[in-house]
Amino acid sequence: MSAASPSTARKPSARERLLTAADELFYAEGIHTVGIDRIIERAGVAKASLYSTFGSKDELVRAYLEGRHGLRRGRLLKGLERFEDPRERVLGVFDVLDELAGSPDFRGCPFYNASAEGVPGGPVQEVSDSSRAWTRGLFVELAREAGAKDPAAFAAQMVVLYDGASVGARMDRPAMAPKVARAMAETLLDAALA
Amino acid sequence: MSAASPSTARKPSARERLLTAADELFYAEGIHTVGIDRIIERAGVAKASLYSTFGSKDELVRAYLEGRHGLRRGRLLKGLERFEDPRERVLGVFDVLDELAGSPDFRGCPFYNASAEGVPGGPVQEVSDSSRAWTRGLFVELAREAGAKDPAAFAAQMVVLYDGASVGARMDRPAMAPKVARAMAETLLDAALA
DNA sequence: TAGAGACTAGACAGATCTGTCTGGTATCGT
DNA sequence: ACGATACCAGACAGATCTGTCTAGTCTCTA
Repeated sequence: MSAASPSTARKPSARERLLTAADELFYAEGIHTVGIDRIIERAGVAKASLYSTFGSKDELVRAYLEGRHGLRRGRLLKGLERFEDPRERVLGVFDVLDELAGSPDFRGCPFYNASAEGVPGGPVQEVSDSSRAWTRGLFVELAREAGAKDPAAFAAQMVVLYDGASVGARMDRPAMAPKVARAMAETLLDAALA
Repeated sequence: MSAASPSTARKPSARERLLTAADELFYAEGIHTVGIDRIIERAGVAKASLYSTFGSKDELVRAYLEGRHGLRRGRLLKGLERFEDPRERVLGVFDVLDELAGSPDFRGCPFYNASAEGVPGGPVQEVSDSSRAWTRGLFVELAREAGAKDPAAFAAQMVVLYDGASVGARMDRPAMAPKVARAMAETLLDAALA
């Protein structure tokens, strides 16, 4: 609440600039292919600042993924606000994904992508697991509100659809998969209420 | 099993040994993380042989992916032979995936994994695209035989399920996603016939 | 038996990557 | 004014990676 620097545009901190640069490059090109030097160059930050802030590339990767998790959570919750009807809120998840996948920068799920690059274990799997658990939990809640007979089972179905739509949107352009998934979700929701 | 067949006990060629070593290592750990030296060591092959046979790591990667494509095609066609009923043959795709995903070595779709590691374009995308096209075509054919009203549309749904099941099986162990996908396919198949 | 082709072992070059370290500059609270 | 903090610029070390090259071994065949 304090501060309120209206006219003077504060320059983002080195940490913030590093995170946005890492986010753009890691997501667009992958983690292994993007070196530290590319990141600090884009961020306009000294290498020493990166290492005094994050300690290692691995920790920068963790921060990148945690940022992506927060982004996704925020985008979904905000995107679902516009829907009132519980049924529409379930399907709305695929609407949000569809909007996102329409962007030419869309490259699929950052957690799966990161996971595909390395051996299991480590920070990547931690953040990835927690992000998946959150998504599943969201679907369970939406399923309950929509009156599904077995919310957990229905949520498991929606997770499969969500993953499949995300993969399809990355691999086949233009991305039709999210719309297909939405239609499937509609059919399955009918079946889950009966 | 006796030593009585020396003529058939031929040692695999350098190319074959390289391909099996590359297949195991690339699939298990990813392409960037596995260096040439690891591959030639496991294959028991000289580095010069690798480069005289394949020319570059990129071409070895292409050969690895083409091998995976052939493997998958063969596994699916063979796995579907046991089913007679057209409906069972559609669902059988998910049975085959379920069996595969039960193995502890399962690490998801090799094409998506490879694609997640690099920038678009290049051999990876080529093989990946053709493999996805083949899968889609298989589903179209199965859908037609099963009597779907719109085989292409139904196949698009099945591809979403297949991708989603594959991702889920890689990210959440033990892998429940293929069974979930099979159940969803059953419901959707009913809807696609009506 | 001689030679061609397939293969092995490993040194080497050149690039690139992560991470460290030195040293200098700007800003801010007190 | 002054010290603390945050930051910048870039050299450097050490590891690792792809790809090349030399030189020698084995096997089959004409």
